[in-house]
Parts: sequence; C-alpha cells; structure tokens
Amino acid sequence: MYLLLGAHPHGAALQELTQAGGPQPANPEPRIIAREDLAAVVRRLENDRKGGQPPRWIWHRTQDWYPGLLASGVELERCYDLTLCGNILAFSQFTAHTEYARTADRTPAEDPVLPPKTLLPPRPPADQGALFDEPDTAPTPRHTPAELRTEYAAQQAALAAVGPEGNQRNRLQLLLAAESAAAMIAAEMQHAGVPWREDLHEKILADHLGPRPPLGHRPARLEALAAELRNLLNAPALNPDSPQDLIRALHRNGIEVKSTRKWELRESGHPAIEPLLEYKKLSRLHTANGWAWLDAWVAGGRFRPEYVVGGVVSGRWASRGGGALQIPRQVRGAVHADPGHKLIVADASQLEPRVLVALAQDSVMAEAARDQDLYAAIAAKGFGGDRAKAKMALLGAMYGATSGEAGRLMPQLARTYPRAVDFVERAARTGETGGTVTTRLGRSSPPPSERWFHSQRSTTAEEQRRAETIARSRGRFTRNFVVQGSAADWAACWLAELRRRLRGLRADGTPGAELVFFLHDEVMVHAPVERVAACTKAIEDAANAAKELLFGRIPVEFPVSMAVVDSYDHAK
DNA sequence: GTTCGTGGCGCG
DNA sequence: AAAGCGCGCCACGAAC
Repeated sequence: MYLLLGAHPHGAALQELTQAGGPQPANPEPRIIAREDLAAVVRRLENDRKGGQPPRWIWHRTQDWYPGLLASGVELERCYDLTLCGNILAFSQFTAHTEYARTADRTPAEDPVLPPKTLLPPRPPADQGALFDEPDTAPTPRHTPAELRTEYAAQQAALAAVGPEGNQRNRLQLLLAAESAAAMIAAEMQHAGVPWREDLHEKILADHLGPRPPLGHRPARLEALAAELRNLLNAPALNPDSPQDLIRALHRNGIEVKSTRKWELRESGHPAIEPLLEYKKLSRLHTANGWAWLDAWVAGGRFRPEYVVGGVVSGRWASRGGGALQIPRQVRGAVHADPGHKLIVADASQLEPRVLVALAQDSVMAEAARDQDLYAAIAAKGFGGDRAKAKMALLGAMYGATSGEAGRLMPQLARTYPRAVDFVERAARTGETGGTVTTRLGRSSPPPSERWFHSQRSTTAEEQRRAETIARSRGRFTRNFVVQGSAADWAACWLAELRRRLRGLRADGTPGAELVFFLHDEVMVHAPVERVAACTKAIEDAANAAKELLFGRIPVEFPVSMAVVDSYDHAK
C-alpha cells in the first residue's frame, strides 16, 4: 500500500495509491486529517498491514513529517522521500536520457538538497491579509496529494526508463530505498539522541581547562598559557587567538613561519612553541566543545544533532548544529551508556579501499581484501611489508596525490595493482575533461562548475596553466567521488539493513536497542545488555547484506570491527 | 550594525 | 614529513 501524505491548512491530506507503478488514487478525494488527529491516524494505518506489508509513506520531505510523528510516539517502517529521490534521479547518469533528468533544474543549489522539479515553485499565500488576521494558521499547503502524485509518477517513470543492462534499474531503485530509509534513520537518531553524561563532560573540561569561567572570560588554564606566551614572545598585548597578531609576534622573535598551522610551528625549536601548541589545543576544546557547547546541545542526558541526509554530493551525510560528525576524541569519554545498557561501536574497517577493489574488480587486490588487514596484505605483496607505505600509497591513489611520498609510491602501486589504479585514474580523466562519474548504485557527480567551463575558453599561456590546475582539481574530486560515494552507497544499505534487523528485535514490544549515531563508516547502537549479542549479530549480518546488495557474491570481505563498551572513548 | 571570507582544526 | 578527498564550526577581521 502506498500512502501520499500532503500538506493541508488543517493538518494533512492523505491519499492512497492503488499500486506502486500505476499512481492512480484509490480514493479520488484526499482525506483531510486535522493536525491533532494525525499521529493517531498514521499509527492506525501503519499497523493495519493489509496483505502483511506496512504502507510506504510518500512525502515531500521526511524532515517535514517524521520528527513530529516520532515525538508523538509513532514509528514507521518505510517511506519514499520525494526530495532526496528526485535529487538523485535528476542527476544520475542512469536516468540521464529520461525526460525527468532533461527537464531537471541543473543550477547549483544554495541548499544542498534540490527540491524535486515538479514541486519547485512555492505558491504565494492565497490571501496575504490572512497572515496578519490569523497568525496561528499553517502556511498555504505547497504540496497537495495531486502534486505529490505527479512528482512520484514522474520519478517512477524515470526509474522505469532505466534499461536492465548492468542491473542499473535495480541498483538505482535500491539507492532510492536506502536514501529514504536513511532519512528516517536520521530523524530517529535525532529523536533518540546520543547518550551524553554532562557530569563526565564537565569533569573533562575541568581537568584540562580549570573551573568554568564567567561568561566571556578565558578559562584559567588558557589565561595562564596566554600570559606565558606574552612573556616568552615579549609581546605584552598578544592575543593568541588572532593569527595575524600571533604571526607578527613570532616573526619578531625570529620564528620564520608562513602560517600558524601546527605542523609548521613544530619545525621551530623556540621555547614558545610548546605552550603555543598547548594553547591552540585547549582553545579548540574550549570553543568547539566547551561549556557553551554543552549548554547549547546537550539536554536531558542526550546530544541531539540534526543530520542532513544528502548533504554531501557524494551521498555522505552532513550535520547541522553541534558538530555532530566531528566529536573529538578528547570528549568521547562523555558518551556513556545508560545503566543496564552498552554502547556497541561498529566500524567498517578500511571501507574505501575495499570498495575500490570491488568497483575495479581487481582480483589481485581482492586477495589482499580477503585479509582482515588489507593494508598489511598489500604491504606484504608490493611494499616489502611496510604497512604505513602501503596505506599511504592506497590513500594517495584514492585522493589523487601527486607529490610527496604518496606521489612517489604511485608507480609502485600501479605495477602490482594495475586494475585498481586504472579505475581511479579513469575517474580522474573523466572529471578533468568535464565528464560525470557515477557511484555503484547510481549517484552521479555534479556537472563542472562555472569556473571550469570558463577556464576551458582560456587563450593565453598563463590562463591555460590555470585551466589545467582547475581541471586537475576536478579530476581529484571525481577520482575520490566514485570511491567515497560508493562507500556511502554501501553505508546507506548497511544502515537500512541494520535498522530492519533492530526493528525485528523489538517487535515483541520489549524495550530494544537503538541506533544512536552514524559517521560515514561507523555506527553506534545503544542496547540493553541482554540484547548486545543479538545486536552485534545484526550489525554483522547487515554488513554482509550490504555487500551483496551492492556487488553480489564477490570474494572481497567487508569486515566490521566492533567494541562493546560503556564509554565511547574505550572503542578503538 | 551584520555578512562573508579566511585560517585553523576537528572528524571520516 | 606534511600532500591529496569530503565535511562543520570557531574566532577574527575586512567588507558591506
């Protein structure tokens, strides 16, 4: 059963579709549901399960509906996010020949997520005066069931037009399902929150920085270091937070650095360098994850960031608020399981190189990828057992290193693994010449920038050199895009499969395990101790399922390393 | 006054 | 030792 959930001034407008492919409404007139009844109605429809399957909820954006439903205690099984799926279909090479992609708005959006094309123009309010007369009235509905149906039909038509070759239609369909599931998971994780012990966080801050300072003041430890720096650098008014101020003071003391980056500062043996690096480290803790951060982002023992699915062109998630995807190691001790619970921290080991092996079908590298430690296996084969070298070479190949040690190692890597290296090289050439590359499941890179097109028309030698720089930069982007993006495809399937299994575990109604955090190739599950074993199995099974969904049965392992801990800082 | 670009650094 | 991908956030300081 497919249910369209559209906006309506009174709450929502609901319409049932007779079948997936034929988007004909079962009820010609949408059912209007008052805002206060919505959660109850949705819950009833979700549990109705005609034919065993729960409905698939089709809506403009998961973020518009699902957080409110979760707040009312309603969890849903599946949805179709028209915005996220429309964005994929508008750009995918698999659908490039379709009407949908041809007429899509290709202007780079301010918003990372493009609205689907048929939903684009927000209609002006019918009556401007009403805004003032009835300030509590909901805004004019922008997406009626009819509009949603039109958009859904357009997207399904685009999908149906994908040829069967290379299994492209199935892959794209899988990506749309995984992306929609990801949108639900993001909302659910925000709803659940990361278990965060404020007392432990405050202890970390006090240990490093001293007691909490009055508003607008430096903590004691930072103030002391600043005083020491002013003294050592003979700069009584120095503000170490100002790079300009700082670099002038360093120069006056004969420390000839071009920037204040820490790797450059470490070169100098001046006695001021050590306290300066210490200052920078602690200052970072204070400003990024200090008391102000705690006040702003942690409440009721949970950290609740907003995740932005589709926020990165490669398909990775972004986040808004609280720097959720950059929780520094320093404060991970504050992430702590509730009594009677454990944190299961699972990490897909060396995901990107393994994805590269599978993409390139490099059977020689696949041998190394059957090993738990892929880098060590590669080192044994071509780098005289030097694991660090092997790792640097492989990362360099995926990132497009040209100089330095990584650059020098490239020929060595190419000799042993020509297929894998050739795969990323081809992606780079495609990008340099303005082409598009595509992930395993069909997410394509955006078209070249204005700057790239403009540079193509260069005439002078100087302009041509700049054009080459711009082209190489895009080559590095597309080179990395295929690997990072396909890894994101894998991770989305992993998450969706894991979510399904965790839902199964709590189907009996007992309190279950919750997905509480996701970071590119890592998930965190907060589970009652008696559920830990079932959860670790679910995580493993989900990883295997993701591999098969993407690549079928291939002789490449995607091992998951897991830690069952009370505290996040004990993982890894 | 606010907005925006930059340098720096955290994460993968 | 320090280059090569993707992000978000902070403080600063110039531009508006």
